[in-house]
Amino acid sequence: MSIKEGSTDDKKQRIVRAAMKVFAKKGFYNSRVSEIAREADVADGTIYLYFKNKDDILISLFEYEMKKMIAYMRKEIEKCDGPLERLQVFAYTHISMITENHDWAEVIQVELRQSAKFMREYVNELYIEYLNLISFAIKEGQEKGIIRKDITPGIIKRAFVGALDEMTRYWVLSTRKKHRISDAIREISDVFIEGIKVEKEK
Amino acid sequence: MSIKEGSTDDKKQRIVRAAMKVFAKKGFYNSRVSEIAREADVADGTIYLYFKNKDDILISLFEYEMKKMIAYMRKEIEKCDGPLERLQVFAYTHISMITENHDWAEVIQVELRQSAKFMREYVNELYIEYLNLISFAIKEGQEKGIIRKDITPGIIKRAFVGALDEMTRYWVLSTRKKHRISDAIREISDVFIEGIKVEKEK
Amino acid sequence: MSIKEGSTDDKKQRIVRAAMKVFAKKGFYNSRVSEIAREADVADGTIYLYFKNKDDILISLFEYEMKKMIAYMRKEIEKCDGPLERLQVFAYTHISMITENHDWAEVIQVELRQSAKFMREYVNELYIEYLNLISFAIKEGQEKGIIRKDITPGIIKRAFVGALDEMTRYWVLSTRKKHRISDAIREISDVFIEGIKVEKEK
Amino acid sequence: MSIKEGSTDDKKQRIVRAAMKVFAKKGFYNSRVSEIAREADVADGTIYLYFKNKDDILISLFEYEMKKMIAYMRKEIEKCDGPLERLQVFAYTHISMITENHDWAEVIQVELRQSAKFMREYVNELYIEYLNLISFAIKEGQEKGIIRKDITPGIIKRAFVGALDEMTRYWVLSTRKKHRISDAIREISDVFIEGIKVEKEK
DNA sequence: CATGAATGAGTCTTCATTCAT
DNA sequence: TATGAATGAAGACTCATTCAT
Repeated sequence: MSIKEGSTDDKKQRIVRAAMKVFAKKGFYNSRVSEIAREADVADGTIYLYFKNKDDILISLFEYEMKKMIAYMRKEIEKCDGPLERLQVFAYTHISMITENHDWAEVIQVELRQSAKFMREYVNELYIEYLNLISFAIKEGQEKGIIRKDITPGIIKRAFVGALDEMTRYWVLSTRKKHRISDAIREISDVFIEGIKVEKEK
Repeated sequence: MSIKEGSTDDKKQRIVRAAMKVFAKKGFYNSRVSEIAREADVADGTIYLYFKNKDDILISLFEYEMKKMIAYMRKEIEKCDGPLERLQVFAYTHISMITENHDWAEVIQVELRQSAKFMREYVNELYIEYLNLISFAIKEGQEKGIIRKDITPGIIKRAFVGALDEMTRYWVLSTRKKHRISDAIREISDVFIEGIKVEKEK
Repeated sequence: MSIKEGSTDDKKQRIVRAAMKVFAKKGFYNSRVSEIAREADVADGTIYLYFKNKDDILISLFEYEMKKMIAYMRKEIEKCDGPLERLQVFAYTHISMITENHDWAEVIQVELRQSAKFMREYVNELYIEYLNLISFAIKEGQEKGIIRKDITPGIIKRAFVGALDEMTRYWVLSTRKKHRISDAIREISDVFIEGIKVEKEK
Repeated sequence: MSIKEGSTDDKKQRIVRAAMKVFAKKGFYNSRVSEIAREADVADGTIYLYFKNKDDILISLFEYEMKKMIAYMRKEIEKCDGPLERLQVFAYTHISMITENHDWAEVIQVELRQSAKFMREYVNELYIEYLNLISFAIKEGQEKGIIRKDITPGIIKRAFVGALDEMTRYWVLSTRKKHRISDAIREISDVFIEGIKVEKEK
């Protein structure tokens, strides 16, 4: 039975991975369920044994990948000492996770936005949980007197991730990359940190 | 004849505006051409006198609105004195233009991203032109010695607008607004400016 | 007023001629009324001042051209002396009229057949009148003892024209013409005449 | 599995047969795919599992029926002794195949012509193969000294079939049949044979 | 669990025809 | 008469989903 479970999970995984590939290439609305099935090497009908419908595939895909991202990010952040270092590590890890998996990058950059529409109801708690890894660091910094008290973590966490994402989006979509993504990330997190930290001389 | 011209333009406008409303509410792929027609109070077929197909409506919509945004933004920025003020004004103007027109906000936040897919080829020159209003200001600041020389305008322009947009997106999508958008914008542009300007004491 | 009449007829003619050109090129169902209008250099709506609908254009076109064909054919046949010569002249004239006007050839070869469908009711009296020019000649030949009495004019008139038309159709449609059409016509009418005439030696 | 195979073929057959019926009644362009589906007792979409599009149905229909015609005709002709008898048998068999299946008669008489348009590229090899059954007989007759040497098989094969078809067309379309079709066929093939055979007395 | 043939609701788009000017 | 912008009915085709095997 454990074998069966394993094979079942396997199949669900395979479908999710196939969906990621297909969604990334064609976009959610231009992807066909049958294409995902072919990519996953299962029959069309099989998909409906594991997912309620096409939307459900996308949502599952998000949850699956976001959980992985959160877990990995949490681990990386915990390694760091100070809050500022944490922000820096967040930026690097975020970008490396996203750029290392091109398909996931496409999906999160494009489909996540779009699907905000059909996922209206679906409160993206995982995304918030992910973002909160930033606000925790900021709050910690404020408590330790390293980060300005007049900074609102709930605002800056979004600004930070938005800045990183816009950069990644450009990097993902553009064919001729002008800037090395790692240089860009360093620069952006540097500006942010510079902008939020308490002035030493004062 | 001027009346006719007027009414013709009127009709195209009306369709664009109707499309904006419908796309904003349902998203591009969930919008029906017939819905746009009804909203614009024209027959379904009339739309195809002015647009090649559904995609063309979306593209026209972008171009039309982006041109308006660029023109207005340019005017506002030129009013300012220093580069830093320009960045601040950019932020405020950007957000006010976007939030004042909820439908446009939805479209630019969601559909623009999504359509990056089908507009792959369609190099979004207007968007770049818009972003360059930021990099001009940054370059100016660097020349005047107000902004750090090690800042790359092409990177920071994206980071800046990405930060603003992520904030707006949250604001647009969330039903219960925790933060006043103007406060958020002030804070974000403040962090950016703080992060890129030359330290006075040094 | 005569001028106006003239110009009116002119316009109707122009439309008919344009329709012939367009139908010939694209076929009836793949022709657009607007295309005919453009070709005739009139507005779309103008066509409906002269014709009830698209079908009516085709019917008018037939009647107009068939009348011309009948009149000309009658004149040519009357020039001849004997019935057998008349059949020969019919063949030559038929083919030359058709092949001289490629568009008309296309229309009569293809659209006439097709439209048998939608012209079900429309008894093609003109076509019969045209065919009867053959049966008259055959009857005349039978009366004069030149053509076999066991030949049924109503059958052979169709066989004759069918043979000629199939040949023309091939000639019209094929790009590389194997046979000179005039040679083919001579051979076909020769076989027919040989087949229907009374054996001299008996 | 043989059952499945059978039922699959069955379904494609059923659609072809339904299409023949509908095309015959309404003509290709006035037939609705949904009508064919209803007639075949399948869902609209099912048709597209077996055919690329509406045109493809027509082409498949032709190929399917022409192959049957060729096979049957070949068999019938091979039974005969002399070339002249073969021509006679061709005529009878041609007409009986066509008139026995009214729908097919309509389709081949009307749609085949019309579609010459959209099948421009589609070289009708099967039709040529069918016609060549005539020219083989003619050539054979020439070799045996029964048929005049100055006859061109490539021309007369078309003349012959054209004569037969025009007769059938009339017979198919006319409501009150003046002539028994078999009588007409006998007369036509008699005229042709008389016209092409070598004069005995000479 | 797995399949994939079958379904049929749903939509973009075309184009003959109309009618206000 | 002439125009051509506007109409809207109509239809080919797609594809998510089901269900008998």
